[in-house]
Amino acid sequence: MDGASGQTSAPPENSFDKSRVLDVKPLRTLVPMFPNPPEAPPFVCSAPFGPFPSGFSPFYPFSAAQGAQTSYEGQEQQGGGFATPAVAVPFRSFGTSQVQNDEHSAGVSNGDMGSLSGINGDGFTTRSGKRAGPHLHGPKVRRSGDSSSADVKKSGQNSATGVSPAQKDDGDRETVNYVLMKFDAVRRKVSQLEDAKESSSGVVRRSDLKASNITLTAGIRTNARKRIGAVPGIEIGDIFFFRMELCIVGLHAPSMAGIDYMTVSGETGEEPLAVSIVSSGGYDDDAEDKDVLIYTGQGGNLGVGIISRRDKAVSDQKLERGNLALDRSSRRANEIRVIRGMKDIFNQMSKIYVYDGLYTIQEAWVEKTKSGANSFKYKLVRIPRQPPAFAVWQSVQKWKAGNSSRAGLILPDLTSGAESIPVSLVNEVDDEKGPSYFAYFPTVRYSKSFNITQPTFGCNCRKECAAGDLNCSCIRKNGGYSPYIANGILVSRRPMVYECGPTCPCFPNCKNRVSQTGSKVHLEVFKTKDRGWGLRSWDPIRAGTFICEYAGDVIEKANFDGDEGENNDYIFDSSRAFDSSFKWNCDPGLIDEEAPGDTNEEYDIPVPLVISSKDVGNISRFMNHSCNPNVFWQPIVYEHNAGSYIHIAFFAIRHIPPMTELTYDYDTILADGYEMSFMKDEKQSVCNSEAKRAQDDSSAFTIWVLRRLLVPGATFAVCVTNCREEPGRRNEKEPPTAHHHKQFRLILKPYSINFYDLKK
DNA sequence: GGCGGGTCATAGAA
DNA sequence: CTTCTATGACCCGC
Repeated sequence: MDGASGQTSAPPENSFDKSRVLDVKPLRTLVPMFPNPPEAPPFVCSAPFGPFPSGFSPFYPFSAAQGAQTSYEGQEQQGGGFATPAVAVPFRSFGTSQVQNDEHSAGVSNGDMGSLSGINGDGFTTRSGKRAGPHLHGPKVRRSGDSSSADVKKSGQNSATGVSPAQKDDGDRETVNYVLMKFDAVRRKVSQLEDAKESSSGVVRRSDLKASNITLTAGIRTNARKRIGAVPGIEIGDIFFFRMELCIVGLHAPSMAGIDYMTVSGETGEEPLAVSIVSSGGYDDDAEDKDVLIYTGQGGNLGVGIISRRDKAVSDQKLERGNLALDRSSRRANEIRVIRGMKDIFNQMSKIYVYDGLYTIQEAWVEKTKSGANSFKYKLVRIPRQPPAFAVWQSVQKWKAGNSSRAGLILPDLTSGAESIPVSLVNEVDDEKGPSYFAYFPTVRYSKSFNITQPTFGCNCRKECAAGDLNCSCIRKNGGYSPYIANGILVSRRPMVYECGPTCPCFPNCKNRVSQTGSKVHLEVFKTKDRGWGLRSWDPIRAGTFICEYAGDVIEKANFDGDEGENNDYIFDSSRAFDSSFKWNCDPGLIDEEAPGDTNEEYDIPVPLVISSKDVGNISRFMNHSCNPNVFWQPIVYEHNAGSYIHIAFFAIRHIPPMTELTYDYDTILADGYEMSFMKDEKQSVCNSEAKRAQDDSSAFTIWVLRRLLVPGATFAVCVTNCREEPGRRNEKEPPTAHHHKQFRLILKPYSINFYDLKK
């Protein structure tokens, strides 16, 4: 956020209360060890790979009510309220965020593989100081190109596509997420461009086909090598919104057919074996039991979609192709991946595909259909002890229908009707009855004096603003295109999104008001095992979906730098994110036709925006941190109350399965499973994206140190705010233990480290 | 105006 | 090259 430069007055540099840091005993001693390789080692933690048990979610950072949480009603309010005296903290902290690929719900390296090369300027040297203590955050230092992409590079990344030849054959979690993210970025862009064109009726718009064409041509795909059984990088419960998405990540190759198979050589020579099926309800498959699936063979013009083929009559299915493969598979009893197509509750026309894990065929028989033709039937039974996927969907359905009650439900709607969709409060972990008290309020509250932007003028549209209408000033401010595609999905991250506000004369249902219409998904505040309260959704969430706004009181930065920030776990601070550390948008080079560049994903907030949701807030105050998040934030501005105000809106980075914890990057340093912040108690600026690594004497963990910190004789304070056992790489069945950060908070006293001079 | 059925162009793999 | 498959967006009528 270069825009912050010089705009805030630096706090007094000498008022840093060192005792705050000093009174904590160092648990470990840093011993500098710099092998000083000619090139910086990959700035990435080598976390284990492979799928993790469902239910494990990113570890805990700084948020959410921790420690003494009392009953929902009983908690007295603490803290200094809205404006506490400023106690300036005269050092800065600087962070970078690490790719962590061991998290179930996230499992993506922010999707920026191979896309970063820049080094931040020193633009933040005039930034105001940061809080001390565990909330220490710094401007994010962008991962350098050779490091951020290390996950991909380790197997020889193709810099043009981000996918190496090896990864095209065999993927991993990062590659899968990368491919999916690229695909959807292209698809959103294609949709945006088509939305902007005159709606020529009759033209079939298939953004999915166009996007897959572009990404496949560019070589962006993975797991192209067909295989029986699990596909590396794809986890049970993963959701997809297009058949093409299944194809490009190697889960199910045919773009339309429901049965995927491959020829395998066995005792009896070569024979086809089924590797995956998609149950879409096209045939009358029985989907009652969560572990059993009766699947109908293909062909015979029996499917719902096929009967429209006028020229074809219904006929017997033949034992060939997919049917033959299923027949052979029933004898071999090989693992078959099952993808279940579900109706998308938000878009009746389309489907959501849920990867439900591995099944085997237990029975196969021939059955007469209503129309009298023979069809093949296969009974697939789910292999035991796999994480639930389809079963989760069924549970949610029952909760919604009221057929079964949500276990551990404390409150059906903690917003008391403030949101259009209720937000459940659930604790299945212990007997805590709820988070500490706060007043529910759905948006930000700006104090009267706080004038963050110049008032502007809304558009003059008479109805809904048209997607590409250059006469609409709101559309113009967004670069001539609607920032959202028709279904309300954000197309790209950008410095600022300009929405129509209450003062715009366009219809209230104008598509350019997405963040003002509230969450469309059924959210749930739940007690995590080890990270206090968290937020997740009963509904599947598509990439780019608006989730919620960060609500709370906007605090003047000067006030915030004092005690207010010190004792407040519920802070959103826009200046924490120094820049966008991941690339979510469509690479302009991928689309031929002139497309508006979405190259700039760095936010442009004129003044650091600090929002406290300690006393007043909404569900977003429960969203935990992850360095491998599935949600990002985006500033949005629109007019109301006679001014233009910035709102912080959260959007899904990728498709998020139901009941997966929602997390965003609070912007902190992570090093090998340890969440760290580095600060320097001198007023020198520290900025670099190059990293060096040090190890402590116990070799228990690795610390990455910014190269520019490594000035001989410099004094540092190192603040480790979250610790966790590094998950065993072999024993992946044991979920990583996420320790409560306060139990393990590791604050080293300002520590004299005699760093080697790396410039030699 | 929500639904279900019908229509159309079309993808990847065999 | 053709065939196979049935998707996904849209259209129409009830």
